[in-house]
Amino acid sequence: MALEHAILVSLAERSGTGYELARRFDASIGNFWKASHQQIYKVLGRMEADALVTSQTVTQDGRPDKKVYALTEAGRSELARFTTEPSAPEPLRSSFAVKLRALEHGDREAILADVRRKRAHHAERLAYYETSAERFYPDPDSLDPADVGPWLVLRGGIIGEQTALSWCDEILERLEGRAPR
Amino acid sequence: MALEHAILVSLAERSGTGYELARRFDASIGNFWKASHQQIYKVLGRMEADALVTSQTVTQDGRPDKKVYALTEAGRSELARFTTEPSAPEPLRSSFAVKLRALEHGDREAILADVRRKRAHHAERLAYYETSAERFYPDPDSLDPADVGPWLVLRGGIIGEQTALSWCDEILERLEGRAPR
DNA sequence: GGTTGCTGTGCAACTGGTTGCATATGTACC
DNA sequence: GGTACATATGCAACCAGTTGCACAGCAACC
Repeated sequence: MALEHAILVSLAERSGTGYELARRFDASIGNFWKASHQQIYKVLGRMEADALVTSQTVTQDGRPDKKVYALTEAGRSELARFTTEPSAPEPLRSSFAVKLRALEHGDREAILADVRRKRAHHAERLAYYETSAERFYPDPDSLDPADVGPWLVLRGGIIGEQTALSWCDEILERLEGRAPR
Repeated sequence: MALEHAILVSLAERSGTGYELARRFDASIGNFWKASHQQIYKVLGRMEADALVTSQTVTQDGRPDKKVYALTEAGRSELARFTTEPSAPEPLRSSFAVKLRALEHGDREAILADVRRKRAHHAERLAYYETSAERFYPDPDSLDPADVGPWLVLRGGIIGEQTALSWCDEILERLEGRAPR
């Protein structure tokens, strides 16, 4: 039932089709909640049956028809209700940490390569987040109230990626016996 | 198939029963991989069928019989093989971030309460990790080689919790318009 | 005498999410 | 002419993990 809430938030910000939602889940929303298009269509179907959203079919020429989804009143109040419930502590699952812990039982070089790969990945994410921050929120001290939530989430992404990067550096320093970069 | 590898790591460090594994997953291993005892028993059964582990039944008096699991050679080499495969980027899922993003569509006070709850949670985890670090690895500059992996994982936990804490503080500062604490 | 909690193993039903496949049309590139 | 990619929606089979329940004995506390 968790993707449901992510979709509610996304549709509260702007109505859209399943396809558009899938793209948002590859970008902004996807920074903290991943979902495949199959899963999105499935959940949208259920949400429509539950009257949380309504759809309107739009015929297009040159392109397939599309169904634009929008929140209903019930959807809006479900979203509001969701914000009042205490969030369960996220069960963290890191197969990278499992692998790192297995350092003495596995292939040290392969693990090091994985750390470097992970480092590059986080550096890329960080750059992406920082670019987004500059582009969409150039002046964080005077944000539009509607942007405060999204901005704080982006901030979380930025400091999270910085930390992941530092962790990788710490690991490399320890295992390669030198300061990285 | 992911819990499987976490169990392999845990059994590589020390043989044990399903019950013991469940407790380890509440503590050390559980810092980065959560699992219920039901799930552990289920996977252990499959792993035994796949010959990755063997079990030996030990009768006890005053207590129920137990089955002590140990890695087989196949289990050891599967663990080694696992370390050579590149880890998939962890699909991050944060319902807290979803909620925060919904700030303008939900109950601001309830969300703030949630941030404070989350802050307290991370403060507790951080204290726990720091205590563990001091107790088990008082001298990180001269670690037993077998401890390097676990220590680096613990370091990741520590800086991750510090970051989560800072994020909560940043949110509170922004939303309450004052310095937290 | 009754409740709670620890040790210990496990099944059954369910849910959320993944993987693979299917279909249809237009545009851009080689 | 063929390949690849974007738009657009969806089904079916599968898998991992959750929730709820069951059984069984001992120890500690009130």
